[in-house]
This record gives sequence, structure tokens and C-alpha cells, in this order.
Amino acid sequence: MNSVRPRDAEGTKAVILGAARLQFGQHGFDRTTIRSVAAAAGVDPALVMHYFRTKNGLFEAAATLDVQLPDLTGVPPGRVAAVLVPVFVKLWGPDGPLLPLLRAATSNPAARDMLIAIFSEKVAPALGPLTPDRAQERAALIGSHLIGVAVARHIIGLPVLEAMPDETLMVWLGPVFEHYLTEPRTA
Amino acid sequence: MNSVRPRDAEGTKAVILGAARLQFGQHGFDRTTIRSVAAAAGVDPALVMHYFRTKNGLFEAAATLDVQLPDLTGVPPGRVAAVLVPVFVKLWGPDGPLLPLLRAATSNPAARDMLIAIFSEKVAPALGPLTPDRAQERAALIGSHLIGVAVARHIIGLPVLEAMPDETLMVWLGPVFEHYLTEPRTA
DNA sequence: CCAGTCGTTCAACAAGCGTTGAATTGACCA
DNA sequence: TGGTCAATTCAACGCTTGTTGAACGACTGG
Repeated sequence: MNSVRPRDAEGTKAVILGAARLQFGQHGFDRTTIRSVAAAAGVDPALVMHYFRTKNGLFEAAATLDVQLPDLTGVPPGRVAAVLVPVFVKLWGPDGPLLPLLRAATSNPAARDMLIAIFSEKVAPALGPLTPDRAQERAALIGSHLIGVAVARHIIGLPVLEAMPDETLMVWLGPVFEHYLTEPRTA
Repeated sequence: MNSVRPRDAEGTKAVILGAARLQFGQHGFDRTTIRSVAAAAGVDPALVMHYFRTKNGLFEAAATLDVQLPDLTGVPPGRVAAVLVPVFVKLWGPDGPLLPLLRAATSNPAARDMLIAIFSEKVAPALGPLTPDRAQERAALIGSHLIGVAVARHIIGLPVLEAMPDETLMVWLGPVFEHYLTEPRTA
């Protein structure tokens, strides 16, 4: 039944990391225990420590990711949202890499810093060229809206948003993102 | 130094509740311990149990709140955002009652249910009369945007949004909320 | 066939947790 | 003054957690 894997350091390391990603994402940092990760990976808890030294080490390894955003230079403003929304919806989806980070951010400063870094190094630069001014603010508003939708959908589990298909969400968010990217500000 | 309070059940109960609110709000459910709440309240841990029976009981007592939204019937759509945004910004602010609930929602199902209840019993009914259709969806999008801003500002601590004054935030959010409330949907 | 290496497990620790029941303290009334 | 009862504390329990060092066991090169 329980298939005994051959001895393979790199392999088991990957299995542990997979289980850790899953649990950190679903239950957050505190509720995820070394023991539960080890059990899910079919491995002794001490082995987890051996490979990742500490629980924080395991988390950092599990949360390390490279967020790739499409190049948006030259995309007409009216089309930007249509390109952007599907990408972000996937990144923030239940299987995406950002939700675990957000869940952990409640109690883990390292997770907070990682999210801030992703915003200022990836999101803001990607959106900057499309905006007339105040690029940071505009990007932050778009980003925070996406965070909110992700929280409402996947953490709180608000029925209306849980039930809403991605396409419908896109239709709603599209004009708003366009507004945030292009609307001139006087104040 | 450490002022010894007179024996007063109702009083100490309130002190404990205050400490609990503070800690649940700042550190979330898991990181808040009976012992730390008791210490902050200058009281024995057993006393906390005596008054609130269990940690979940303490949390429920600390998280119980009545969110009061202004009556919006008859307010012209263009003015709605101007009325609504300050109220929501305060409710979601660092001293408001909703942030603790959201922090706890990461790991506490009761907190999730409470947030869902607040949405469906308070927010959606308040916004419903202002919308031509799909009231739940429209309210959910506004609510999730506010959640996102709160998370970005007070949980993650995104510098751009932390530094943004409430008035500026209002100017940004106003047109978007108006759009969500009034924009006709064809799809 | 034996030694050594490396993946892996065993067993235990110290600390912190929620929770408990009995003991202690202090205030009030007879 | 002494008794009563509520408010509060003491001391401990059983459990889970992260973490550790030593032991085990399978494969590999000599």
C-alpha cells in the first residue's frame, strides 16, 4: 500500500517541500507542524529538520518563488486589464504561490517582507510604464484589490465570490483596473 | 507600582476582554495565548478560563461586535462613495473591530463565519437598495476591495498604502465604488 | 566481504500550550 | 468579631511543539 520510495535525497527533499507548500498554503504557518508535514511526506520529522535545519528554513524554502509577469509595454490601455486579470487570478488562486505567502504573513514577518518585495520588484515595475504618474499608488490599489478578492474567495470563503467564475470576475475587474491605470489625478 | 485593582468581577472581565481584543487583533488567534492575555491584564491565567470557559469562548467574546452602517436609502449614487468610504476606512482601521476578525480568520473558522455574517447581514443589505441588480456581487466586490486595502495597509504593511492618507484613499476609491454600484452589467 | 558513507529513523528533551480542581484571599453582613 | 461567599490564585495535569544526538540500515567502492 504505502509505496516505499528508494533512497534518494533530492527526491525526498522535493516530496517534503511539496507537502510543506500544500500545508503552509492551506493552514498557514502556525497550524502547519513539522510533524504533519513529515507525516504527509511519509517521512520522519527529524528528516525534515535535517534537510531544512529549522521550521523557518522549511517555510522559506517552500515560499521561495519567482513571480513572472508578462511584458506589458505597448499594450493599449483598454486591453491591459484583459491581459493582466487572468494572470493575477491564477497567481492568487488556490494553487497559486501567493496565497500561502499571504496566509503566513499574518504571523510571519519574513512572509510579509517577501510580499512587499514581490510588489516593489515585480508588480510595480510591470505596471509603471502604463501609467501617466503615481505608478506606485496605482499599482498598490490594483494589487490590494486583487489581494482582497483572494482573501474573500479563498481565506474567508465568501459564497458570492467563491461561486463567481473567473470570467465574470474579469469582466468586473477589467474596467476598474483600466481606471486605476489611466485615470488622471488632480488632487 | 503595579496598582492592585479592587475586587470587581465586571471590571476585571472588561480588562481581560480589552487585552484579548488587542492581542487577537495584533497577533491573530494562534499567537495569542491565554497566558499572555492574562499577563497583560495583570491576572492569573485561570481567571481568564473562569470567566470565558475556553480560549474559543474568549475569542468569541472579544470578537463580538455590532457593525453599524449608515442608512443609504435616498442618497444619490454620486454621493454614496463619499459617505461610505470614511465609514469603512474607520471600521477596517488599525483600531477598528474588523481587522482582528480578519487576522483570526486565517486559522479560526468561527472568525470566518462571523465575517461572512457581517457581510450578508449588514454590508449587502445596506448597499442593496442602491444597486440596479446583482446586489450581492456588487457588494462583495466593494467589500473585497476594502479588505484588500486593509490587508495591504495593516497586515502586510505595504509602504505606499501605509503612507497614503485616508483622504487620498477616498479620492481613489470613490469613483470605483460608484462604478461598482451603478455600472449596468450585460454579460 | 568488509568498511564507510549517507539517507533515514528512534527516542528523548525542554518549553509552551489549554485546561483543571483545590486552595487562598478579601470584602461584606450579622 | 467571626462567618460566608465570591473573586482570585496556586500548582499541576496531559498534550503538542520544535529540536537534538545517537543509532540504524542499505547501498558502493575497494
